[in-house]
Amino acid sequence: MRIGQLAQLVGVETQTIRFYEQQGLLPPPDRQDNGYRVYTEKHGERLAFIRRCRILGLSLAEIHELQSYQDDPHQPCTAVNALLDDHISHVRSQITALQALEKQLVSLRASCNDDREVEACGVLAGISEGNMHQQ
Amino acid sequence: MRIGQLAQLVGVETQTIRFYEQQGLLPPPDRQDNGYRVYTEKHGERLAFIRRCRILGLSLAEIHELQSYQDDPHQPCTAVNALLDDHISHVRSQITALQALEKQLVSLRASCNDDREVEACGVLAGISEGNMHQQ
DNA sequence: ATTGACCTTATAGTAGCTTTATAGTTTTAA
DNA sequence: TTAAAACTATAAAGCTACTATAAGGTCAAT
Repeated sequence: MRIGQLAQLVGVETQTIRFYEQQGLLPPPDRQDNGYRVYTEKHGERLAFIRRCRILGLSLAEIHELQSYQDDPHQPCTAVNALLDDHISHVRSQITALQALEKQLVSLRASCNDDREVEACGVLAGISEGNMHQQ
Repeated sequence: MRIGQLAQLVGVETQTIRFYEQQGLLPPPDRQDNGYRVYTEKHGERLAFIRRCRILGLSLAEIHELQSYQDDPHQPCTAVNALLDDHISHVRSQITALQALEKQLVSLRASCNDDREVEACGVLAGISEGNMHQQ
């Protein structure tokens, strides 16, 4: 299987595959005589794993960590669960922060309507005056 | 006022101030004979404005846009409000996406406990099997 | 023989800084 | 007075996770 086929199979761009290889997330495949990369099913599975992790919002470093656990399958999976727990609490704090931000933005927006000049704009005044909650 | 004092006043690093200047967000200040930048209160206000916008999650490009409106204060402020509306809906869709992600992560986490080996880890199996909701 | 589709590497661009390197200036303490 | 500490300057690289571009080699079909 060449790089283009693998890319289409998993739904990524060829450059992304080369990038993962360069980052050490995907093992370097064998090469044909002409230098073309040749992939096996194992590569396909590994690439799909990476992509699913990315969809879950894991960083490449975290994926790397997960792979290192997979390479040593007889240790307890405590660290895997801890990694996920950390990620969940990270996502939750992002949500909390964004909700607070939304509230702030909505109240800022409410301080103006469209019938004013920039000079009298409630939104710009609101930002400029700096009566904002910290963080 | 020199760059270090301004930085301390507003709570940013000196490099950030130079960076904003380079990006055209902060007007180039006068220089002393030795080349040191000399800032006025206007610079302080402008920098504080930038920082508040950043806290609100606006991009440097959006801040630039807001500044261009401020520089022409007699047009209607429709565009300012539109920019904020766009930003609010952007934040809202981020929240929605993160909430869906959280749900997915929590259900994945529920498929394992800490008393297994990596080989039998429900979390890793869940990711590998790929029974994930798209997007 | 040449077009088109595929592959290769290397390099730069994205956002918003932060870090590092190297060097000149000013202030302060010995 | 001098030497160290603290400040300033510029330029360039690093961060994340790719994406895009450039310049070129390979292969099948026309």
